[in-house]
Amino acid sequence: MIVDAIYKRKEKKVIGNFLLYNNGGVGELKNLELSRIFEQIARILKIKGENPFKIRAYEKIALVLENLPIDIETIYRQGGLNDIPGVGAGIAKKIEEFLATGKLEYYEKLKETIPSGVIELLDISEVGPKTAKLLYEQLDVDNIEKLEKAVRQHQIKDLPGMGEKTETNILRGIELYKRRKERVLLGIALPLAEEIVGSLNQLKETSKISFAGSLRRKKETIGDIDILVTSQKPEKIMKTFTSLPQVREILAEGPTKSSVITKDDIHVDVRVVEPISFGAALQYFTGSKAHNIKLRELAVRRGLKINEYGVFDVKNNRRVAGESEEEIYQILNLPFIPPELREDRGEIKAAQENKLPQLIEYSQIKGDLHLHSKWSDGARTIRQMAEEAKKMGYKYIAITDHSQSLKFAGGLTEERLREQIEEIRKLNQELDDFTVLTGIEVDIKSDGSLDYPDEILSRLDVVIAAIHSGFKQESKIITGRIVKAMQNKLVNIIAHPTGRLIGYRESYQVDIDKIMDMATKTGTILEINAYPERLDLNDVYCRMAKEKGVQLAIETDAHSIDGLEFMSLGVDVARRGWLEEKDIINTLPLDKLLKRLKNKL
DNA sequence: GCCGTTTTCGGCCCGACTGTTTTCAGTCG
Repeated sequence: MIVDAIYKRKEKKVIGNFLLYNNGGVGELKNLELSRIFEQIARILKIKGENPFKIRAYEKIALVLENLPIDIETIYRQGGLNDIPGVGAGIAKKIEEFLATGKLEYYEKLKETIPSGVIELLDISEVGPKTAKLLYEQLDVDNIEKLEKAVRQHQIKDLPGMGEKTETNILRGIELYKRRKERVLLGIALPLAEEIVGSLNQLKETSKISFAGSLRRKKETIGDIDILVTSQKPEKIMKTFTSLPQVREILAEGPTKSSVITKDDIHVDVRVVEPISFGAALQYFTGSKAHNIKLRELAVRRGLKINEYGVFDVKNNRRVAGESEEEIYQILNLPFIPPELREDRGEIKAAQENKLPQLIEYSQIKGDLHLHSKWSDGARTIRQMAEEAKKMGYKYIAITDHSQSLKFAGGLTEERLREQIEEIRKLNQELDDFTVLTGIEVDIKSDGSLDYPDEILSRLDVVIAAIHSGFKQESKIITGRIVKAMQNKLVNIIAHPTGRLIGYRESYQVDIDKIMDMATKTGTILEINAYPERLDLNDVYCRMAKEKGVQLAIETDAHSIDGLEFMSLGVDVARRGWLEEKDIINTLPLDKLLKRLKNKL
């Protein structure tokens, strides 16, 4: 079991069975909140010039908490804090204090020593902790505005270690900071990267090419696009790259690295590397940083050294691997670790024990169970959606339009729903080797009741329940609404369970731990909504679901033909959540799917 | 701060680039 892979260490005790633990708590997971605090502590300690390894310890635990697929409060109550990697006596005590009091004295005290504006200076590229401290102490710079003023008045160049050039660079850093957009959605960056890679790949001068970075790991948002190429003629590659129609501004153009800003404000880097180092460079630039650090630690213990040029024997500095990524993992006695898993979430240990999951693949998806048609707010007829889905190789779809109270979305009255059921029945008689399932996305109303009586719901193949109102209700209430829906034997799936819209709206105050426990208990399926702004459940929650034995469905929520293509994004999220074919119900053939839907626990 | 098939103390990933320096510190990925 994966929990073991992450937490169990030989000499320490094993955490109890999380599946049996029913969390009565309220509110969102404290994991993220704690993660932020430790991150801030690390930043403050950096400026204070503390022991760098102590700082790393805080950075590490921040990352671990962000990726933890289990509620930290649950772990704490079961006495398992010390089994989390990166948690020792000191941090355990701090977590405990925060969970008990909602505050951390150490952090509160620390915050008083450095103005928060000084910490923000670290967000300016070219300004690190040393510079921030210097600027604060010498020039009383305690926010970004003051920094800009100091630069423009040329107060900085006279400080020790600073110069004219430094001022120019800091100014550019400030410009970039101001212009910097939010991170880009995977659903935006991925097609763009594929376009660029496609264009460069058409050149005969290109031998190998791949994008790397968080994009290759399929993170839900990415900072910039990194592309690696091997070629005998780098100049040709770079020339083509910087003159692509997508490019708005060239930041740098050299033989090994070029950078541009695209018309939609996305930063793209292309690097040309030696063929013999392609695998090493790809591995290095794919990251994550935490994964790479773990890997190098592993290498050191074997007398090897990994860098972006290859794997080397420390004794004689001989190259032992580097042309392909597979080689690099192989030399460390590891199976290939898919990029989506490379987050230091226990994948290296799992690889060592040969317990890596057989990640779900797009080709295993047999249908899409959450689609809208013209009957409510979709753009296409049921037939059009069906024909397109069939072309994509699916065996079935479910039409799940909105229910009656969602008037602004053209929600169906009971009468209209009956008509739709009839239309689908007729359509199915004409379709060959393809089935349209009847369904609904029934609204969970503010009082927790469903938008239709059971009688009509019982006539449908797929009942998806979802929240579309009362987003701001307190945790207990909104969680209660979803729980009540799950307790209805006719509800198969909960759509977009947390309701977040990346970059626009926070998730509802839903107690996700409780939702999952209830899903396990009732056999309700949770959705991975593949819509680019949603990706809900996210990767960490997917993994949590797996831990708890909850099944999921990857669904696009498509309102048009184009929307059907989002399925691959949902698969990406599922892969990041360690999910396998058996965890996803729309990998089932039709007969088994129908059986699963009819037999709720 | 954490951590242990070399260790409960003394380690803790790796390299490039830049600018200000005459040998290196700071920043970044």
